[in-house]
Amino acid sequence: MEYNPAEIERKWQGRWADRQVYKTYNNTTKPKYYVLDMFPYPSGAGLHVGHPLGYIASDIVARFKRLKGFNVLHPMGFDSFGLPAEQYAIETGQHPALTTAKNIATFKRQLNRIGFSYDWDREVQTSAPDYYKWTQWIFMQLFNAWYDLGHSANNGLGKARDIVELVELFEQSGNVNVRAACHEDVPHFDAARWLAFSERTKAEILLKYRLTFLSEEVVNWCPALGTVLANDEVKDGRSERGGYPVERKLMQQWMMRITAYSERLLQDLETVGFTESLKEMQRNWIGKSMGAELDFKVVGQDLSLTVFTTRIDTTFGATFVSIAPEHEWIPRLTSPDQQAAVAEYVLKAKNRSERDRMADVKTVSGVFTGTYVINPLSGEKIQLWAADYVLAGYGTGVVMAVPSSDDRDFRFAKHYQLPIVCVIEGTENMADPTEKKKGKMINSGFLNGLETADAIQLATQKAVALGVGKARINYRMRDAVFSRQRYWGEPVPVYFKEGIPHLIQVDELPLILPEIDEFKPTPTGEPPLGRAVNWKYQGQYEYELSTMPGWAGSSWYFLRYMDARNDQVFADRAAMDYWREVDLYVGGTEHAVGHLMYSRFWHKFLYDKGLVGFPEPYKKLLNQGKIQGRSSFVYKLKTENKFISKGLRGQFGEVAELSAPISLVQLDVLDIEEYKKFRPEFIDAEFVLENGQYICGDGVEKMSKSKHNVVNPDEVCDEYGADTLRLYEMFLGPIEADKPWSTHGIEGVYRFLKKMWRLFYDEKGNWQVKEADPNKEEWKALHKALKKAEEDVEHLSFNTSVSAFMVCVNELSSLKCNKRAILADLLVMVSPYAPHITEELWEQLGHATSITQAIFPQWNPVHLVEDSFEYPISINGKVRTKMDFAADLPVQEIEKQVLTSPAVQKYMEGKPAKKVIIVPKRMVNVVI
RNA sequence: GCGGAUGUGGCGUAAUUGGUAGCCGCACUAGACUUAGGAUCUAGCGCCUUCGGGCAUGGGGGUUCGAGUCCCUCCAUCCGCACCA
Repeated sequence: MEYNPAEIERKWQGRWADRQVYKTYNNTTKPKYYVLDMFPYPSGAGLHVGHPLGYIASDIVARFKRLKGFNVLHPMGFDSFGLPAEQYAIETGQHPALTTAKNIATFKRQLNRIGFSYDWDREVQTSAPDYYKWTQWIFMQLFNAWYDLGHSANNGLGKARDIVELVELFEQSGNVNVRAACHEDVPHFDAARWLAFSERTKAEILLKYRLTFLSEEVVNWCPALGTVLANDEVKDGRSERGGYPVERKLMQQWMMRITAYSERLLQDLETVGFTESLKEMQRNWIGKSMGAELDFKVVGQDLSLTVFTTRIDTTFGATFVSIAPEHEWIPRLTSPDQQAAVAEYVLKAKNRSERDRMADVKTVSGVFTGTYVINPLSGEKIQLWAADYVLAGYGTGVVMAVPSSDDRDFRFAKHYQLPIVCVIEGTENMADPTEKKKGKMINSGFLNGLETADAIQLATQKAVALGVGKARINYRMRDAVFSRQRYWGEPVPVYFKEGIPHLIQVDELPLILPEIDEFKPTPTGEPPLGRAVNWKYQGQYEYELSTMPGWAGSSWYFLRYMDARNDQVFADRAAMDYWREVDLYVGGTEHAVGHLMYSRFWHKFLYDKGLVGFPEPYKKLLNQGKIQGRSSFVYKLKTENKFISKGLRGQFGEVAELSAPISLVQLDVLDIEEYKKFRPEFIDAEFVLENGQYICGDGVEKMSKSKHNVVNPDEVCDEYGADTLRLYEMFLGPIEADKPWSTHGIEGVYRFLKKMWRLFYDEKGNWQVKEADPNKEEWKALHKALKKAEEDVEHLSFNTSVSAFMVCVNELSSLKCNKRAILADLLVMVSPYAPHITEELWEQLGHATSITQAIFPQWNPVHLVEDSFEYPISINGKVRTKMDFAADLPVQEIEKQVLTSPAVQKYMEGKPAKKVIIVPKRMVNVVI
């Protein structure tokens, strides 16, 4: 009987399903372990071999933890709302729900084939009404909340509170004493005025405080997709999906006040197990900078411009002020004679797309407004310029320009010949004074002689004393746009009454996505939901027509798995208190500033509301690397219908590189006949061979259809079986590393499985397991591997644990060991990696019908202790000989034996030993 | 420009975290068993060598009895952010 993966895997996958082996219960006394994969978007292309990399790793951890006696939550689901299904619907008219259902079925079939131990009873789909009901519910909680920045709440970091409490505060004393995260333009009012406001005004004011709010914002508008996008969905001025140009546009949008949580999102990074580089990405995205605000009085007007700076110490070097061209005060700040020039410049800057503006950051442009402002510390009268290097959206949109210590200000001043005053000692004679940014202050009045840090402190104090400034912290992170003018997303549970948004009733959830005839915007430019017939709240009020973005559903799904079928609450509090944080979260870095940021934000909100009992959702994050495609190339002469083998290029003239489907290439050798079938136009082509074969070139590229290099896991399962695929993907290298897919090494792990099989069956297929007691050598081979494999899984070093299995099987093979006691433990050890073959052999061993049910709790092998060690003996750092010592020999005794050994004395040449260094279980070094 | 990481045989990688560098696998070489092998088994496999040994972890320097590992410096590659004041 040969190892036959196809038969074994079919058998066991069937049994696992029938017996519901992987069903997980919330009510056990076992300790819990929650291991989660980032759920996939079910694309039409199905899985390729890159997807399962992380899933295999998490499945190994899940199975391993079950062996160790944990109650393991290891679920899977689908992030099934999103753009591709909708784009496909626009092109083909097919309903996104249908394509999505079809794609999910394909994904599930492929996942099950690999043998993952998911509890499918807990599956979630973000596009299912019984799921998005709760996404809508969380939206409503956000709408009904405001953020109290308070002095004492949550250690001074503030927390979200119910909007009703805000109304109470307003009724008591207006908003003067309320410290809340809100729009800056809320006017002050006292209790009497609040009570006197109309209901409408009250609603408008409250909207400016809510954690999700409607607002006129400059947003990323993508005309090709017909929707707005969040900042993290825009890369280099183009949409991440599809790569279409993105414009800036002022639109009314639903926003999420993630900025209220900036400081907490930043600080709590210290408490989570993310990699340093990923934390750094999030820190950059939050972009905290500590600095100061400073007011520059406008000459001849009763008006001040506030700038934000991190270098208030250099204020004496501020020789002009720059203002963003989009700034709303520009008309007021322009002198009559500069009116025309400024207007022209502002218009030009506006029409320049975001992308153009980024493309030439080196080009300097700006225009003098004709207005002067007063430097508040030096009293100097300086020019005010409009310049597009100043961003309207960051800080105050106004910058004090210090050409002597800021690179951009320096370029600008050079270009327009504006004055430059050096304020740091040693920069006076430098061609580019901005290269030295810190040092003793000069030319700076009361700051002269101070070092940078002290100067910042004193300058800030002085500004406060003069009433012209204050210390200020700025964050780069913006509030997140929450509207998408698309169909295939969660409807926003809001209707409009006289232009004011109102929530629908909780018992009216879910607000079902209505059917529409076409998935395009309406002729009047409204979102697709505008097409829904008779879709009105209580038959008369307009619903919100935009839908939620893709990240809404994925921002809380990890909680739903804990109690996936609950129709009373989003998840039962007791279930969440049992499962708590995700112990291990596995996924790619592409979600570093999107999903991982938004879900932390929502989670913290739920925490503030007392709905969950822990402030961070993920304990440890493992970023698996990407598997790139390995493309194969053939080389065709440009002038002839002739293909040249890789090694012979250059002997025939210029060649063109064509990609060849990797299915037609085995170990770099091209199947010429199949290639001709694939490209019939080359049916008569001549192939110049080397050693009788056509050798292809290769290169590493992203896996994609157009490059003919996609490898489907089904193909690998067909040829080698799921266990080989699982082992091989783990064996490929460290899980975090990016690596090209290559089948070059897959034979190795396949051989390993066959070799393991042969420990149980002889060549003729006879069962050959013996009951005899294993000898010491056999135990040692096994326990070495057990120890290593166990440590490696704990450290998520899967490649080295696979190596340990291979060593073990090699050793047992050469010892001809087929003793039951050894083989049983070997199976247990390998089972998380190759569950099918191990269960099959385990069943044959006759101990149980299922490893998962029978033996987990008692797997706690006692590692065999080494009873003697071989020490290399080095003299002055050079290894000269080796000696054996009993394991429990005291170091003094080792030292004595070493020094009296003839072999050592030979090298010591009669000199006395200065010292003897004994590294236990390692080596002995004698220094003379 | 700023930030993060990485650099070891022909290739993918390993090294008990400062202790004999190269585990495991691929590829390759030789042999065995075979009608056959893209099956299996055995042996070899960093480089040089006068067979004593010598040299090797991107380059150079340092700390140490001892450095792939720690420190300094230069070089190269990958990733992230980028007019953020």
